[in-house]
Amino acid sequence: MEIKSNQTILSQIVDYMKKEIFSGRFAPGQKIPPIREFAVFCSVNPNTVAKAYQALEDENLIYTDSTLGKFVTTNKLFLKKKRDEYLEFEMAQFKEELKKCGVSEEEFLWLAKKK
Amino acid sequence: MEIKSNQTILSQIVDYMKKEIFSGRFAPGQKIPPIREFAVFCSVNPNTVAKAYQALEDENLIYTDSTLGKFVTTNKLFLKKKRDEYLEFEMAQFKEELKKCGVSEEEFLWLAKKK
DNA sequence: GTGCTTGTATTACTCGAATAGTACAAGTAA
DNA sequence: TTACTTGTACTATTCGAGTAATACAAGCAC
Repeated sequence: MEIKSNQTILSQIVDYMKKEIFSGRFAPGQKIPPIREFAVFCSVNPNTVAKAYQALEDENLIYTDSTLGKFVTTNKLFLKKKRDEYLEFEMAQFKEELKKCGVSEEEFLWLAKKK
Repeated sequence: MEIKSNQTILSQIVDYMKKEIFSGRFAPGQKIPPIREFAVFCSVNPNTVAKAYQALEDENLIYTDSTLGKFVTTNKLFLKKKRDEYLEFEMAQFKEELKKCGVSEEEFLWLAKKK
């Protein structure tokens, strides 16, 4: 997990975790790494990880089973909905950004297909 | 121009200017806003704008004609090349990010087409 | 029970991005 | 010449993200 300096560490961790969850690498019901452990993993302060986990919990992507730890929500339908929303939002936003470069719908699709 | 809090102001200004240039809203040879003026426009410190302009100059996207100000490079071919590189890089990076969500090439294209 | 793991909370501190303020150099334009 | 606009440079300061360190509560496992 690489940390970029032009984005806050917090937002990068949140984003990383979402990808882990949406991809299924962290499956529904699965325990996610304890705060302290994950902090070591990405060489970051536990407080920052705690904040990121809190943000994920606020979105109901994870829940706390104290004192066992934190787990990915078991509601697969909900997860699928969240994933769809996330992907749609990211795509719309990205498309919007490229359009600011003068990219048309056609050029966008051409770029998307290009290997 | 909206400033987001999860990215540095500097990187956002650089990105904004690139889009203005690549889209042609700031045409080749055209004078770009003076540092102080642009700082007011986006409610930011002149020093930050100066750094952003410097970054753009380091990439040869703009040049300084002291003491008239700063101008978009007149080399249209170079600009086109830079634009292509930028778009290709952004697209590749974005695709890579979505793949981390478990998005396949097919799903990616489906999302890209979706209105 | 005892010890360990977990989350949660709090305080103080660091560090770097961003700001504030100012000054200077150089060329334009009147 | 004179006033103005531009970029450039520098120092000091603020502000907030991130860190460091520690403590506590609660439940699990032995």
